[in-house]
Amino acid sequence: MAGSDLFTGTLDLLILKAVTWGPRHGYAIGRWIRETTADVLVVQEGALYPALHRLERKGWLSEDWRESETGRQAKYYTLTPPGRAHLRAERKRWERFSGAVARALAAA
Amino acid sequence: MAGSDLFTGTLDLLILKAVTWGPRHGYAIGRWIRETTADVLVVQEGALYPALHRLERKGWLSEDWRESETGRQAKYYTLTPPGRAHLRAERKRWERFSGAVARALAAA
DNA sequence: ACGCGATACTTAAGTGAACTAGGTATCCCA
DNA sequence: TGGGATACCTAGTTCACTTAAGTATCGCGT
Repeated sequence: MAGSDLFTGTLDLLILKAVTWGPRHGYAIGRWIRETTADVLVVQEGALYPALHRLERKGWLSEDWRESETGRQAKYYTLTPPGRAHLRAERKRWERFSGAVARALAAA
Repeated sequence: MAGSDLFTGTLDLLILKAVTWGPRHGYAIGRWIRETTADVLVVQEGALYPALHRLERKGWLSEDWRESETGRQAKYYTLTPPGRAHLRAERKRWERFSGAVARALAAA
């Protein structure tokens, strides 16, 4: 992740979420994460692109080259059906986990 | 962490929190984490003990051998003043981070 | 009397995600 | 002309965590 970076394992979740409403290219995914979290989460390119390749290898994303909004070639990633199922599972995992941490921190 | 394990980097936070109200030995810290999170977070010993040594080396915990509740020798860890400051910072970091992830997941 | 599970701690070896830090290329704007 | 945004890539490193093994004591059930 980045800056004062954070908590390995959440990047996959964020990437899959970024792509739930339709294909996006890598650079736009990184921008989306930064923007929707108001700069709290800034993904380094050296983390982002390898993660995209990893998710593609696992069958959760599929790739194809298209023309971007700016008229350049860009590699678009689409969420596959297994990817969507995986997102649901990861999301549940995150909720269980963050809930547990919250309870621990709140403990008298 | 463990089981369906999770999210590297939160262990330090949980350990420091476990020790805010007074010294505890490693085994009890592990048990506290498991119990306060209702088995959601189960720390492997191979993660727990190295983490304790790490936190001690950084000056956030101090060690001393005492007799445990069961009458055995156990290494007790005490939160140092810098450790307390670090806990506050880590906690803030966690709250910023988990809040950001929550916003991203909630995004329309 | 014997073994098993809980208590209590240790560490070597391996995995893998993320960070660091470079690189390529195009486009627009000052 | 040069910098900043767009768009991608990867080799090398770091370091937390997992796996898996070990040591030792104690209480309990059978």
